[in-house]
Amino acid sequence: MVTVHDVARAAGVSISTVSRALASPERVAAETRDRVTRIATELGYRPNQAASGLRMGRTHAVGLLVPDLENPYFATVTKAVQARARAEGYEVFVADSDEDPDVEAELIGALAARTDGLVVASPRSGDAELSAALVGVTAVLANRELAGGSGAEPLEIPCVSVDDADGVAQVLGHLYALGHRKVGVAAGPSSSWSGSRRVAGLKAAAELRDVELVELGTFQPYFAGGTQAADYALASGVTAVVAFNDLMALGILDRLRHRGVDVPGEMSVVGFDDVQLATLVSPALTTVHAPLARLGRRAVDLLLARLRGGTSASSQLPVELTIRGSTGPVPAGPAN
Amino acid sequence: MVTVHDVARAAGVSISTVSRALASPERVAAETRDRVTRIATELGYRPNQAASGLRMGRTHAVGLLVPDLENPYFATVTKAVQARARAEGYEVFVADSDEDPDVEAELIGALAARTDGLVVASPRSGDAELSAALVGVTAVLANRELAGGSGAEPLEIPCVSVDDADGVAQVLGHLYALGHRKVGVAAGPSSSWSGSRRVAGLKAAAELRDVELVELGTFQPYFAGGTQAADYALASGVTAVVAFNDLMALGILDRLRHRGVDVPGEMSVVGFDDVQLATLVSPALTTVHAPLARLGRRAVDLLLARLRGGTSASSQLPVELTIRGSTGPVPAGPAN
DNA sequence: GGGTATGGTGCAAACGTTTGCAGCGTCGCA
DNA sequence: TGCGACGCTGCAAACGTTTGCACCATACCC
Repeated sequence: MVTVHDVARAAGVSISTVSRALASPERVAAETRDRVTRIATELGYRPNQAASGLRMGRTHAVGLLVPDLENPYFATVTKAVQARARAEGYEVFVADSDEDPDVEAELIGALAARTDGLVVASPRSGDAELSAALVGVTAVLANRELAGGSGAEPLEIPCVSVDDADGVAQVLGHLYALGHRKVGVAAGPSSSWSGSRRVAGLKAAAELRDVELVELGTFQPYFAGGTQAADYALASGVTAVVAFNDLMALGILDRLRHRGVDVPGEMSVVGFDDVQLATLVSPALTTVHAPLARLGRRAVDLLLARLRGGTSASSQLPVELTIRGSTGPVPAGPAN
Repeated sequence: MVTVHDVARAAGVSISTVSRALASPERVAAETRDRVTRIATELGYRPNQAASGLRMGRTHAVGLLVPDLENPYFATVTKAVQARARAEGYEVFVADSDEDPDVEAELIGALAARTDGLVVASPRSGDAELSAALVGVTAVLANRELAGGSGAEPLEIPCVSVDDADGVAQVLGHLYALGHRKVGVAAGPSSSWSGSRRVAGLKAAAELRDVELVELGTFQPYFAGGTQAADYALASGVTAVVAFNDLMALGILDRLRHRGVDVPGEMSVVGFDDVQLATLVSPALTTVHAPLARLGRRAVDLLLARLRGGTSASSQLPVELTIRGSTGPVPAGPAN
């Protein structure tokens, strides 16, 4: 490994000069600077990040914790976080908790020890555990609000999320306009903060419109959860079903097709998030478009603002209902 | 930030003892050890990884470079790499080159400076650039072979890949058995090493079987590339088309449906990789199952073996043709 | 020409950890 | 009782970098 000492010796200067020539070029004579930089590249000098991090107290690395990298939702968020962080001169540690709350706390600790700050996306832990794990780490949450800490420290953690309430309100309005008066909701796991918000929003919107909302149950937020939910929907006599997210909605579509139910002729299906996949199936999925890349970028921006000493407030991103082929007018006869 | 000094003071011992109590418990008296560990957790002590990394010369972090995190192929690989590395006590820096060879080289440098080693998945750079970027870094390649370095150093870089030749041979055998004698191939970008291997393998297999192979062209390895390729396929009079990967195959399926072509009635379509998505479309995609999670784990194993001073050889993982609904017997009449 | 800015460079300390070496006390054995 | 051994602990150096401070030379002003 080639260090500043090697470069300094080769260039006939002190290590201070080498360091300055590379870090703050205006502070060293042009001739010296050129010689040093030339020799540095010749020797293939790469500053030791550990040493730099130790001295400066900052690693220029951030951590990202997601529940599941294979979920296209988080894949998009991860990609955006990585890109933005990199543009700002930060590298990104990525960790996947596999949806396990215990692993989550452990990973937060591990990441916090080697980074300047964390983006924690859609944590599955309870409030207490999450607060405990986040003590002393600068973090930004995605899709999760966390009130002030329980102990002495205030624990002010900004949160970036999408406007779930508005999204589901748009969904219900759309279905209402199509004539649907009995709508099923396939909720995500109860541990999901967004999930609770969406269900609550749906209830409020349904009450406003005088639509009967049938809670089909809570299901895994994956394709498999959707296949399960579809049968509940058929049994309940609803004419439309709103899924917690797109993956579930796709599972519902698949199961309905297998059971010979026409979408949207006999049943309308709506998702949430608008992952790329939603456009690739047929019929294409009507869903709420959530700006996931923006979500990731915003999270990084908030985090870096904090790291740079600034303060940063939570923010909520607007959503937009995207109508595709999976929703249509309520069937003429009774649904079942 | 709480350091060993704080713990030492609180426990009434020296920092050496604190360090030893936590790192090598058998070297310190039981009573002292318990007191130290208790106080350490009480104070919320977290060893500074930068300092440790500096002293030990090891960061216990590895880097993973992929062309596109949103590609489900790499999402699966990333998840597996992350899980395996974590199980072995390593954290993972993830970087996304966005398919850009120049960015790739830059990212390799950035990651190498802060990690013990790299997994570089499906690099898009040319051999020369890649070799240059990898000088002095311990790395493992996925889906890419790289011969000995050009300069003085041998640059022995192990590679883990799937058995592309066997995969496409199985595909061609399958199509042959179904009666197909004129098969189109929608190749990936020419910069793709796997892509070249697959095309070469197809050619060899086609020659063996006396099947006419029509090269439809090279396309982007995404859904959009597939929609483009589908029209070429229809124009060429083939009865089956083999895509570079599943994403392209899905694009082909979609385009064929829009053009009213029945699959597999009028055209058979085969993919490669077997991403989860391949089972979610209808008809489900016949494809070559590549053990992506194993690929990721294997890559980490090879890398860690090197880091631990051992040596590690390239390895090739077996594949298996998975027949689903998108392939069928050749149509009775002429294809066009 | 003497004094003072000023730009360029070097010295040395510090970041927090690990670890070789040495010291100290205790115990066992003769 | 004396001596060696051993278990436990502390001291201090080292990892590679950054940076405040000091130093030197040159240039400039009066």
